[in-house]
Amino acid sequence: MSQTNDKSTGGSSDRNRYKSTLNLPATDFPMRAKLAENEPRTVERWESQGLYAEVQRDRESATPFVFHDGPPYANGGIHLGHLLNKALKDFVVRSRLMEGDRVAYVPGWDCHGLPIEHKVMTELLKSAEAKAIEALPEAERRIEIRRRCRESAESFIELQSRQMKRLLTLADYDHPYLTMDPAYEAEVLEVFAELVAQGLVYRDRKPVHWSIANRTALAEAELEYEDRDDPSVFVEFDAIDREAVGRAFGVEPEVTPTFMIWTTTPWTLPANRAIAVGPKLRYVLARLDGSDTVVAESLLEEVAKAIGCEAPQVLAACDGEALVGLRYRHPFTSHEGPVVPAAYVSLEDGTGLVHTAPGHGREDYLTGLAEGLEVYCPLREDGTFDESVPEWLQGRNLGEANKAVIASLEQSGHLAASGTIRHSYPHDWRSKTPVVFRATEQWFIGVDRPTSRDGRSLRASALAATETVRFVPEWGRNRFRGMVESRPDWCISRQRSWGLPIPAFQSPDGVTLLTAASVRAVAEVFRREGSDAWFARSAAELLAGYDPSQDPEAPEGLDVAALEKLHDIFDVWFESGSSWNAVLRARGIGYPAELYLEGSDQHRGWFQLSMLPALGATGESPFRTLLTHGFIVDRDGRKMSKSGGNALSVDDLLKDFGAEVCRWWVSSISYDGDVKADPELFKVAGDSYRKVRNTIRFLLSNLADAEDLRSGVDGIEPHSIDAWALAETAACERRVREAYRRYDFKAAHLAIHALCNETLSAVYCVAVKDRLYCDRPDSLRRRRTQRAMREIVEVLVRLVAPILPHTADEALQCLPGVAEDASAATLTHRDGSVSADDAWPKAMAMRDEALKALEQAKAAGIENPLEAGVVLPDADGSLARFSEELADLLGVSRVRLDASASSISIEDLRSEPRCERSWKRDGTVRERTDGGMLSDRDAAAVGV
RNA sequence: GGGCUUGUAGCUCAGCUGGCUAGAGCGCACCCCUGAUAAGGGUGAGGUCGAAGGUUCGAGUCCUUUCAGGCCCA
Repeated sequence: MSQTNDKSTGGSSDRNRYKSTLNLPATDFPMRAKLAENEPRTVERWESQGLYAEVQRDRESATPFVFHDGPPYANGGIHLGHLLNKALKDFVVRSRLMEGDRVAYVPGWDCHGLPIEHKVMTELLKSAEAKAIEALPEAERRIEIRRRCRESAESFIELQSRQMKRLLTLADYDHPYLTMDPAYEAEVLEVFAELVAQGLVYRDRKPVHWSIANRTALAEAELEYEDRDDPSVFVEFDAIDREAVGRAFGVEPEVTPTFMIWTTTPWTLPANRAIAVGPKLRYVLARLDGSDTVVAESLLEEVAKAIGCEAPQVLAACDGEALVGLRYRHPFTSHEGPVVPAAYVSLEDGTGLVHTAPGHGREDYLTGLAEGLEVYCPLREDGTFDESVPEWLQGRNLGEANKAVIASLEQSGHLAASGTIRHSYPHDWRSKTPVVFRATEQWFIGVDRPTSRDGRSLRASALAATETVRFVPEWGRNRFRGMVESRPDWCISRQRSWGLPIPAFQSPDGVTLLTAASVRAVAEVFRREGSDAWFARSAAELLAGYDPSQDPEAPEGLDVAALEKLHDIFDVWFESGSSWNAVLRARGIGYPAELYLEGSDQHRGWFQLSMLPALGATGESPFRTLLTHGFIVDRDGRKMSKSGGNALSVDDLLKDFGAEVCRWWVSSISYDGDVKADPELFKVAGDSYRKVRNTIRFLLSNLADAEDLRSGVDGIEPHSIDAWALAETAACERRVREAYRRYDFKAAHLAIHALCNETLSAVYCVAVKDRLYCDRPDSLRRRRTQRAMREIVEVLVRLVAPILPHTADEALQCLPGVAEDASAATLTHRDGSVSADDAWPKAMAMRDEALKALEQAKAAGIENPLEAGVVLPDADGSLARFSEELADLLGVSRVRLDASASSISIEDLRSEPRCERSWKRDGTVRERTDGGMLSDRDAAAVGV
């Protein structure tokens, strides 16, 4: 660097002699966003302005767009998945608001359930109060536990609420819906009452997923699959009738044959009630290791290998059908069971004969139902065996039972082989302990029972609805359908404290009271007092509003005074699955919702479990569109988890990048599949955000002296570069609005970025710099550009606002004539357009060519485009109309059109004088009265 | 193990019903500007379209298999 560049004798000060006469950019919109620092102030401003309420008031009479927010669980802080989900929701809400719709965004939380209760109990057990609480009477103890659970939920709701606001989401945080609120609980019971009225609710003894650690039934959604080692045993069951087996195979056995089964849960053998075979499968009677045994033909080799028999000898074969009805003797109980047919028996593994315990498996249960087998479950809720099993098993837990059973089988000679197998097995998501199937008395919603409304089952209605609902992405339809087709009846009861009680009563003689009217009576009590009333009040008090004589469904001779309360609570999914009623209908927002938007795990979760109650209670799907997004994975595509050590913290991201960059990132990704997240990717989003920001800044900075620009864009000539930029902006606007409408935020993001980066920053802004800086401030040409820029920034602010609401507000507030506390959320799109000349694409193509030619001219020493002139071929004369704009468009000193030229040529202007003010060599530069070398335009601008 | 799903330049993505030497932006390299300056502009180099078979005159685009992921389930 020269030491003398600031001396008045040096060339560089002459260079700046006219700088003070230029109209240089000026704006309060800073280049550096300082998002992490400034966003919280925006959040506070929105809050103190009551922005959400204001917008709602504004749109009171507008077309409603019914959006419904699914409730996250009130446990822990938010993670990247929440950020993704909430940002997408906010894009929807804000882009619909920009279209002029009325859009409510009522955030909600799922408050009840095992995870909270589990955590509260764990903490309690560590504290000194545990004993005191344990000593309380049952009802009081439950109320105390529930009080603590409520406090825990409240604290997390507060935390998450604060975090979600920090993401710049515009929602009704002053009036969220909480599944533990009395009014919400009452509305859940209203839904339940309607399902009862439709005849869909029943109580039955059925095997359900059972958590021994937490002593409760679990929903599918409360399971996690983990690898686990289990025993793998081959067991022989002795046939009772040697000859009957012989007849089935058409031979005369020398010894009594056995049936070979395989299981990984030896502890379920005491509950064995049958052996299932595939009626269409082929079975053989084979000599294996000294005994004659029945196994599936195609599995013989494998079984022989497993039990260490080198040369199995096939004696005869038959179809499974022929085996049905044969009987066997249980190896260590007095039970004798039948061979039964079952369609699900496969030849994938095992022996082709399936040990069937209706009390311990869903398929076993169904087989039992078809074959009239006993639903026998000797396992108590604590995971130990009851008195009905052989003495050596009584009181044992599962691990002990496995060992004891294997030892017993070995001793009695029924164990053909035993080993260990590693397989994936369901675990309780809270305690991380393996779950078992255990038959218990539970409440169910039957998916195949006919409704009293129209005789259709929930499954049939749901499948029909699946065809009419819109799925984004479309493949969600298949996935959803498959899940509806295969789902079992919904077990809605849980045996815990922290939840909404199922309002069922029982008389001393075992008759159950649960009718639509009785449920509604309790609902009114809950509405007034909350569901603690279930524990605080007597059955008679809870049913004070219930008159059995007015209830045709009431059991005969019911004595309300003698009733006792039952103690099950609802599956939390039933509560969140009733939100369409408790929120959308109860608050008058509208029903059904236009859109539900959650992670794709909710196809089986909230989506399905909202649809089923809604179809049961109203006959209508609660949503018209289902949008799902994928899950966050790390840079290598691996699942992101705290335990995996690859999780990114939302707080860190907000601190390092700000919410807007995070939102800009969300808008850039393909949300339908896995979403890769990595600090590097947020950096990329940050760069791209800065490009948009600086483009907006440049536009704003040239409007400083244009406060009274009110003429809009009327009359802007089609051949002006301004018309071109306006038309490009309008085209972008159409694309972006259309993309928002399709929830294709990525397309919106790309189009916005392309407009800022390519159309504006690289072409338009560069081209108009000269006139903005050097023209007389009030020249028509300069004012025209300012009018265009004002319009463009107005459009741009509206386009980015759904994704970048903070930046949009900042920009808006820096526009001349706009209030300091304005919010883009109150704006709507404007209509209007400017038409540009049809030949613009040709001019732009010519520009690309000219830039390449200029690059090549560097070899001849022309390094700065202002040292060059360009001759453009223009055979058809179509470029002539742009002659005023071409030099600025190419960034050169001047352009000449030549009808006879066939290619672009570059003129070296270095020997010509250069205007000291604009640095152009436009051919009019000469010495002026002030002694400066100026072009005509610049001389006029400075008045010499 | 089953259902659904993803895999195109270093990164994020376009590539409709199969048809010119596979496109864009970012990043990168080189250059310009220093009057958008912790900014701005230009040019350019990058790809066996996860892999292997197959159908076809022709496949990133259709079929089969396979590898590596993701969600849900057994």
